Amino acid sequence: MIKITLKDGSTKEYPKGISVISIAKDISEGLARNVISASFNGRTLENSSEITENGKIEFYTWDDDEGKKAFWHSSSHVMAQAISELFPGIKLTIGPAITNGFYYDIDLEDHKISESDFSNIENRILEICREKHDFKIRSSSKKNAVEFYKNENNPYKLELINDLKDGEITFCDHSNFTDLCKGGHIPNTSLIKAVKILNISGAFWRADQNNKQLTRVYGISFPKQKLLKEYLQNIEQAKLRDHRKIGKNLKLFSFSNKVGLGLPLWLPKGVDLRYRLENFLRKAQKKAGYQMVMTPHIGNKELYVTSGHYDKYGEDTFQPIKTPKENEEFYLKPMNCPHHCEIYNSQKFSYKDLPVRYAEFGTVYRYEQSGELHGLTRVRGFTQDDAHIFCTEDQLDSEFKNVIDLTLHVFKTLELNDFSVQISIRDANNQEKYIGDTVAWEKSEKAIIKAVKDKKLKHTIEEGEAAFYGPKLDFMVNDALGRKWQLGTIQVDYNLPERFDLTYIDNNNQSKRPVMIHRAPFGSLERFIAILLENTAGNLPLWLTPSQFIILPISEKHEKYCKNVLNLLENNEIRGLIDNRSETIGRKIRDAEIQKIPFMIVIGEKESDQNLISVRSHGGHDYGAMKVEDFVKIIEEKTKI
RNA sequence: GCCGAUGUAGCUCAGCUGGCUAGAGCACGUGAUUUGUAAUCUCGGGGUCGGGGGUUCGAGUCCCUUCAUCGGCUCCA
Repeated sequence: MIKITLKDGSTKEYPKGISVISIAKDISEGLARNVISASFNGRTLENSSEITENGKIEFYTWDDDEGKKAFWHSSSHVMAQAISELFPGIKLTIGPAITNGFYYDIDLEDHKISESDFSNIENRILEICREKHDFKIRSSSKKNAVEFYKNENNPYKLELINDLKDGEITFCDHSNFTDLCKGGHIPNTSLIKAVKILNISGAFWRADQNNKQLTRVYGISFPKQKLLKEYLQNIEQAKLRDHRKIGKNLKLFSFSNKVGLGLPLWLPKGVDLRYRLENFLRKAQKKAGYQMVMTPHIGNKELYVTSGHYDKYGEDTFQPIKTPKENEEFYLKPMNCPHHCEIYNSQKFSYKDLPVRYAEFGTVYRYEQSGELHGLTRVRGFTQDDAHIFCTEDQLDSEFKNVIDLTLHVFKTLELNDFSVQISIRDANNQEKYIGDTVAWEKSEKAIIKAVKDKKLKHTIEEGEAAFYGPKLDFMVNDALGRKWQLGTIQVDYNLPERFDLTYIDNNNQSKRPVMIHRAPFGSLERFIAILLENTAGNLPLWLTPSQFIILPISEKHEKYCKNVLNLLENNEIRGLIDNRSETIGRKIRDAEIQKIPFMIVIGEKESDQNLISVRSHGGHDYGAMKVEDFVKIIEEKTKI
């Protein structure tokens, strides 16, 4: 007999060799009906897997992430089979489950797949699914595995096998299809009731641009047709929140090919929004002891040689700007830190002056490949809410935590509650990517991890994602379609102070190096506004929105009274406008709704006679008639930040 | 940059297998209307169909090329 511990901590005894599904059946019929995979002592298992030792079991259904993973991973096998049948001679590589669905990377050789093939692939997949083939996992010796893929003439699988140890290699069979696979499947293909091929794209073998480009086919599948329909509808809904669409409709920003790719043009309403965000942060930063600085958009080549940017990005950036006679070389600034280091160097600091905190809304320019550009979220020219803190090593911990607090304050005020925190450290195997010595890196990484742990922030650690000069702490937020974007960022840097020979005099009259913190709570105004628009569907917080109200006169007769109301509100620093067109009130309301203006003030005979205003909010809530003072109170209450 | 899709008026889109002077709604301009909680009516201007080249008696439609846009190129059997 073996002892099995369940999720709730209780234990049960079963005969050695009992299958996962039998245990599920023993617990309840309902569980047995819904379980699609399981894990045992952290290892992924299938329903048919037999258990031979004591341990902890966890069952997964479609409602668990792990269950979905097994479902989608299994689906990718079926898709691979369908595509192999329709396009003979192709070579399969990898096909994992992803956050939403699955993909398979395929070397298509001479074949080409395009959208017109999607329905054929889908139909074949569904056919296979209906045939109810069991997924069967079996071990294989390394020798046999190698032989199998030598016969198949598949160098990709051979490369994968090469990285695996003999004894841990398994295959998965279903129908007449075999794939190298570590397991985690649903019992059989018939559970898959709905499938959709979503798109195809190029993807490099092992994510390396120097390798051959494969064709990646993305798909998603569901145990019910209805779920697929809902999924597709959700995507359609999410597309309505696309910041590019909202930005255009609300006249916030635009792009022009004549100006250049990835170079946003800010329209008056967008600038209004930006200034409000900037001023909000200016105020918070002033309170936190920052001083504003300003630096030019270009810098001498020497500046970037010193900082290391030239070595790292010199070749792969905008080409230098040269003076006609002296032949001096300037670069558009990719970051503000070198300039800020030189501001620090413009005077001598005592330990009593530290920390010094320089902030700037600094516009920077970076070359991004044309295919990487994306609305306001990835551009070639953008403004960082940048600041650099120069402090002593003793001050590092508390300074870092203060920056975390400031960033959290920004996110909270803007109602971005759904974010994740990511610590990005070096890739220890690829040291050439970074500048500075190991000791400095280790110190920086430790400082960040300690601060995050002390602050009890739930976080992930990503190896190899650090900046070239130091590790960082990033605040990530999803866009409407669930793509992750880095917004706020905090970085610890021992390297630039060294390179720029930054010093301060300590209390023993000794020259010492300060530590530097780079930080930007928004990250960039562009990306932040983009994500804010997608998260709010364009319904910005009242304190931020360009127009807080619009006055809608019933007829021209009330023009004078409307102007009085406008003046009164403006005197209370509430901003808005009057819709003076000779349109019906229904029309004016509709247009105000489309412009997402938070409050509509309807004024007709009734209101002007009684010295009142009728208030309606965006979305149709009727506040009824009230005095202007009462409306002012409502707005003041709602704009407290 | 690479893979796939798309590109018709400021916006959203129609235009079948190539065949009259390229259409609609919204937006814009004009005139009328002065309106009570999500679209008042009238008339009008606006497009060398992304650019270039080709096939054809004839191209928005077919082919080539180029530019731009969208999705992806991070998720490791």
